Amino acid sequence: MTFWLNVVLATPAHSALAGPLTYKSDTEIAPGTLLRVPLGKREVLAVAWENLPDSGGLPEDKARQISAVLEGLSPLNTSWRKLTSFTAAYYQRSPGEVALAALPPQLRELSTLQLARRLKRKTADTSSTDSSADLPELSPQQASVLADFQADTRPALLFGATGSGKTEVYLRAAARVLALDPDAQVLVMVPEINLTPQLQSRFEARFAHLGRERVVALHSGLTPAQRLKNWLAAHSGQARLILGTRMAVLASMPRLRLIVVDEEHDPSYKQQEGARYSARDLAIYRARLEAEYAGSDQTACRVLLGSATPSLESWQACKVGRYQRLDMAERIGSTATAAPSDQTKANAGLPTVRGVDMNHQPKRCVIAPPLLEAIVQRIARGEQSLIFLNRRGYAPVLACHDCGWKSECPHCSAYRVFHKIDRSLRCHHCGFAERVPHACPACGNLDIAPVGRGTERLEEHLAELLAGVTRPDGGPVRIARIDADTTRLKGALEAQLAGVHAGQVDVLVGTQMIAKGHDFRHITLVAAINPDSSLFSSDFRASERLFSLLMQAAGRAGRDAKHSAASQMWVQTFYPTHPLFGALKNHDYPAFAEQLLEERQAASMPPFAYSALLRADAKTQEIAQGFLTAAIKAAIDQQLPGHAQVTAYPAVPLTIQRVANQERAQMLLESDSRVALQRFLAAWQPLLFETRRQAEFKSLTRWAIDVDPIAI
DNA sequence: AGCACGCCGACT
DNA sequence: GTCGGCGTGCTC
Repeated sequence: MTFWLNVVLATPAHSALAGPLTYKSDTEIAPGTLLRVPLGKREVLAVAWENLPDSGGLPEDKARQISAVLEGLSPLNTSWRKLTSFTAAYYQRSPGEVALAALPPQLRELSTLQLARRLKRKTADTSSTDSSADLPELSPQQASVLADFQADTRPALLFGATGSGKTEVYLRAAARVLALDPDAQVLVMVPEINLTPQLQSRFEARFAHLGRERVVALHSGLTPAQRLKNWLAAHSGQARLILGTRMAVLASMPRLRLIVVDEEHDPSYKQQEGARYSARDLAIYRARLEAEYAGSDQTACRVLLGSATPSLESWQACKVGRYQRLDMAERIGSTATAAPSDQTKANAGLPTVRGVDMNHQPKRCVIAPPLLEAIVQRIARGEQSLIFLNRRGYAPVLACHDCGWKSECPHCSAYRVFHKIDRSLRCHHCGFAERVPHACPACGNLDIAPVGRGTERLEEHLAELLAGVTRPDGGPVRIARIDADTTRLKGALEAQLAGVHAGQVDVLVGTQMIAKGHDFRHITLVAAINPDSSLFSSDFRASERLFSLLMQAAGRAGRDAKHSAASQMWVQTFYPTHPLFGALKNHDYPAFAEQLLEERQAASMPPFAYSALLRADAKTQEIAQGFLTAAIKAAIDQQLPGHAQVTAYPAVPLTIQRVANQERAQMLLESDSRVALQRFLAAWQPLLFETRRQAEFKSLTRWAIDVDPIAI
């Protein structure tokens, strides 16, 4: 007897291979079963998608027999397949591409025999019943937030400042779900796992009583073997709590009952390659699916988003009642949420924000005298300061004062950054690096000098400024720098952070890497040296990102209660009257969000409109833009469904126009209707392939659709 | 995407 | 005489 089935595999979304492919089998195969199937000369991993009554129109002799079933793995369930199909359709990719990308890569290489061996390695289950290890007491606010969360069914947004105790709420919500149902699973997502080792150990410690291998991590930093092992633990249901980055939202978790998305506004939840999905948005969708397919005796799957500076999308969803808003208001010192008499209490633990008007400071000064004075005071008191500059290297440009030569990258439309430490000029976009020339390559002049400053130079500058200053114990000031350059080696970040925690550093200089997540106990001063560049960016989301970055940076200061009263956040700016800084001073996210939402609504921009980008890379800007223009022209000529409700803007070069000798261009599409935009994109896809095949666009390097882009 | 086949330039 | 350049075409 022959059984027919459709399978999905890692085929690109073009030609005849876009959709599911038809195979036959001697035995009946349940949808979701993992298979190996022949494709041309090779044998590839595939997922059984649906059973067919016959060959489905395919000439019977063209269909081939499946090679093998991956024994010992239960089929991927319906909600996972639905999630995969939805993701593929929404982000304009093939289902197979999404499905296979969501599976651990090692599954593709392993033979069925190797896998069977791997599955046999059962881990001893040593769960104990003692779960009552001394839990921290909940604040009344945490308790009431938890009660409100449990009383609702909508996705919830936990809005609370750094240090207001959000993590404890996550832990309790997770603990409750896990206690209620002995098979329930919880997914906790974080933006970047290596930035939050503290969070991981906290979860592991709290749920240690569940037994070994019950808390697993899923992120790209794992070795292929670990990733397979942890994925299998999630898929089999053995893992009860999965802590992961965006990729984890697509993992197989058959009994998922709660999804936590920490720092839900963080841009790293948006995948930037392949299927460009938003893990936060998919979390919302997945929870709905899980509840739908859980059956009637199951409690539904909930989502808990958390942030001190929520995305405008989530904030707006709360305003219209789609999401439940949970406030940890006590630390949010906005006048809107706290009466003036509560102000002191409301701002407890949050630093005082001090703006420095750089127009009234000595010309060309890097660190304003009052800020320097404040840093010196901290040193005298034995406290730590954190100086934040979002630019690594010594200087962003090297220039010749004689002929005007600048350290341009030969492959990109960007300057190469001067790194003094190894005397190199490095392009941060394509990686091209050279030794610094001794003289100007253009005119031979020896007078070539760095322009502007990065963290390396700031560190050096601070060392000069603080050379005469001594610590309370009489020793010299200790300055450290943390950025992508100092943490390249594995374990370097952890080691450096440990040094800061141990009090071996007085002044810490770094990029946004240190603004996120770390819980520094003894820092009482945080300073942003030069945040102005984001204020007037062409990307309308730049100010939103700056605000959240500054709020997060501010959250680094004064987390230790005994210092919190005196802690400060300093911001140097040439635009002290910019409303962003006003809101920052009051730690008033709601006011800032309100103002942005008004602007967005007036201009019909997200979250009041839906957008997509068509991106193209080619040897020349003409070809890249030409492709975009030809593609949209074809769509309008053919009156594609939805086109009347979609606005297409002219093709433009990206801000950094050329990277690694590729000219980059994009075209923005916008619509008031998500459905119309979706219909249009789906119909457009084949036209895009057709346009690509035209002789003049043969040399196009690549193109991609980005639905709901986060940067424009 | 892989992996063939296929038809033109410098080498063991 | 072959090794190998990447253009074109196919894979249930």
